[in-house]
Amino acid sequence: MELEELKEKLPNITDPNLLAAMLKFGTVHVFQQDKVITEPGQFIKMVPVILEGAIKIIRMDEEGKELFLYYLEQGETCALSLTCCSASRPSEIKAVAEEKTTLLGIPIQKHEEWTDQFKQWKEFVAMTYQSRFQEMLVALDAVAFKRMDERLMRYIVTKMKQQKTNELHTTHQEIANELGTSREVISRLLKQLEKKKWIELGRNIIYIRDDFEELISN
Amino acid sequence: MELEELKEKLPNITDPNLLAAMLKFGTVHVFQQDKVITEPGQFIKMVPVILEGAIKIIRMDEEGKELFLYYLEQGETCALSLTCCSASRPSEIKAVAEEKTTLLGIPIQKHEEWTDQFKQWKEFVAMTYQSRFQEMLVALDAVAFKRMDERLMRYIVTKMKQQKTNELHTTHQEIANELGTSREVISRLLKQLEKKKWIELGRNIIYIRDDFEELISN
DNA sequence: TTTTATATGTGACTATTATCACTAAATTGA
DNA sequence: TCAATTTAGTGATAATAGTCACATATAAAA
Repeated sequence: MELEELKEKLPNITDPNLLAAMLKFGTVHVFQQDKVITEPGQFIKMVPVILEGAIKIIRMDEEGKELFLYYLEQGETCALSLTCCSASRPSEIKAVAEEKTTLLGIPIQKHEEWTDQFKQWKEFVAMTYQSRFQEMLVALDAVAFKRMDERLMRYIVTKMKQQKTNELHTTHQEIANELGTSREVISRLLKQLEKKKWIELGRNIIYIRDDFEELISN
Repeated sequence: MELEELKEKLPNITDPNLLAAMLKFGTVHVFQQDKVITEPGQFIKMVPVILEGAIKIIRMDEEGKELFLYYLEQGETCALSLTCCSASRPSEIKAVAEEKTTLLGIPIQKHEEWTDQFKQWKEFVAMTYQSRFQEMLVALDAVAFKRMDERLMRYIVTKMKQQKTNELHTTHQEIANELGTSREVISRLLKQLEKKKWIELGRNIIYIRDDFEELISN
C-alpha cells in the first residue's frame, strides 16, 4: 500500500511519520462480506484500523443469542480490541464484515509505543474510546428503555445510513438475530411498518420509503 | 491531604512525582451518602479519583427512568468523565454517592498532560477504560439477555459485595428504580426469593441468607 | 398515643414479547 | 419443470413484565 492511499483512507491522520509507521508495521487484511473476523474467546493480536468497508460488532450470550452493538467504519478502530489486547484477554464480542472490508492490523505493541510517540495516535485512541462509549450507551438505551418496534425502526435507519441505500437486502431472521429476538416478532413488526406505508416488503429485501428516515431522525 | 495518606488510598500509584502532582493540582471533595454528584446535561470539569467510599453510576432515559450501570470504588475513576471532559460534552450519566465519599478532582487539562508525562497515569487511564468497558458489557448483558429475577439476584449480590454486608438497607422502590422497573415487580420477585429461603424481608431491609451468594457466584 | 407518612403485599388486568404450529410464497437446483 | 429449500405471514397461546387499585404494616412525628 502506498502512503498516498493510506492518507486518503485516514483523513484524520496527517502526521507523515505516523502514517509511515503504520505502513511499516501494519499488515493489510481483506475480509469478504459476512466473514467472521473475531468471535468471543478468540485472542486478538492486532488493533484493526478500517481502511475500507465496515465491520459490525455483536455481543453474544452463553446460548448464542446475539445483539448488534455498532458499526466500525472507515478510519475507525475497535475500543474493545484496544482494551482486550492490552489486558491480553480474549475477545468479548463477535466482529463480522458487513461488506467487503480492508483493514490495517496494528501490532498491539506498536499501539502502546505510538501513544507516547505520536500525538495523533493518542488522539485517535482517545476519540475511539469516546465514540465507542457513546455507542455502547446507545445500544444500552435501546435494550433498556425502548420497545422492539422502535428498536427495529432505528435498526433499519442505522443500516440504511451505513449502506447508503434505501433498499436493505436482508432476511427477517437476520434482523431478528441482531436485535436478539425471534423471526416472527420481526415479521409482524415489519408488516405493521408496511401498513403504515413507511416501508415495502419483498423476499430478502426491504424498501424504505422516503418519509421514513425523516420520521425517525426527530 | 498528606502524601502518605494519598499513597495509602491509591496503592496502584507509586510514582512519587505523580502523587505529588495529584496532591498539588487535585482538589479534595467530600460527598455525603445519596448526594447527587453529576446529572445528565451537567458539564464535568474534573476527572474524579475515588479516595474513599463509592459512587454509583446510573444511566437515565428522557422520561427519567433509570438503570444502574456500575460502582466506582476506591482507587477508580470514571471513564465517561474522561471522554466527556475531553470532548467538553455534558455528562451522559448520573453519579450518586453510594456512601460518604471522598474524591480527588483532577483538572481535565492535567489529565491530558499526565498521560504524556507519567507512565502510571497512562496505565491508570488505560485500566479504567478497560474495566469500565467490561462493566458496560455486564450491564448490557443483563438488560439484553436476562430476566428480571436474575437481574434482581445479581443486583443484590453486587450491592452486598460493595457494602460488605449481608443486610441491605434499602426499599423495594429504590431497587426498582435502579433496575428500571416498577416497585410491584420487585416486591413480588423478592417475595419469591424469600419463599425459596434465600433472603428474609423486613421494612427497609433485606437479610441475605448465607447460601444465597454461593448460589449466584456459579 | 394518635396521626401521618412511608413501605410493602397482592389481586386483577393489560401490554409486550416469545413460542408453537402451520400455511403460503418465492427461489433454487436437479 | 418440478421437487426441495428458504423465506415470510399469521393465528393461537404462553411467559414475562408493567399498571392500577387497594389493603395492610411499620415507622416517624406530632
